[in-house]
Amino acid sequence: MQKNPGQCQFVVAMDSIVGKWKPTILYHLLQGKPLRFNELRRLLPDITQRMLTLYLRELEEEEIVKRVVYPQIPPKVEYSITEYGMSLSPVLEMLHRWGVAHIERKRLKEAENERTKTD
Amino acid sequence: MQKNPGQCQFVVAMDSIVGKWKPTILYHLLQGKPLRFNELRRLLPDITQRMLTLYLRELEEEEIVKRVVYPQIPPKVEYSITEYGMSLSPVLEMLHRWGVAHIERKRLKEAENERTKTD
DNA sequence: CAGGATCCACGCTGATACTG
DNA sequence: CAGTATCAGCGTGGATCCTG
Repeated sequence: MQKNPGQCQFVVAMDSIVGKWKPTILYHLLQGKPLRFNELRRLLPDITQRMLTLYLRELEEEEIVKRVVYPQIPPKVEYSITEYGMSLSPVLEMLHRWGVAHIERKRLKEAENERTKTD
Repeated sequence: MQKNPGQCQFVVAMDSIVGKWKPTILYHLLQGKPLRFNELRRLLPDITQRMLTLYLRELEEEEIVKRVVYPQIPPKVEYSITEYGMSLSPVLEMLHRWGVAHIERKRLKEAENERTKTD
């Protein structure tokens, strides 16, 4: 993206995580159980078929997600996290923890503001 | 963003990191030294004044970055990372490390493909 | 020097309809 | 069931000009 001489490569990692629905998709797949296309749709009620497909393809291309097609009628396709994809788990968990702390901090600040305002 | 029952809060953390230039801005500020507006511009040659301002305001609002105005002519404004902002450092570093590994992995894969292709 | 204001382009995402 | 194709909207970021 930018030409930083070898430094800040968070951008690369973030490309694998960022996208309106990517984190949620990864979250569910990281539970370990392979999920069918429509199972994922049910878990992400607001995603469109199109976007789910696009994201899964992206993740598949990066070998973060594995796609297995069962040649049968009706078709069955299962998505699962790859071993390599598992390496994202601690990263996402860290982001998660920071996010939770950040929310809590904001909450405290706002409560504080309420208190001093009524003085 | 999405209504996940208390789980996956990476999204929150990512809002503090994501944005075309945010990682780079944070990277430079995390070096520790306060930087003036135009110093940052020089460090991010391709960013527009507008976007630098917008991102800095966002980061300031989240208390990740501190903005100090020296009332003088010509004006001088210094931006620095807050102590709270420092808590992002390990998170970004982890993303960076994953990114580097991811690039290396891709490189190896491509080299492998070249090799088997010419067989 | 450090911005603010305005206008504009493009890419991501969504909605909808169709298919092997 | 698991997609693909096409069209449309909107938000993020860019370009440019102006100012205390």
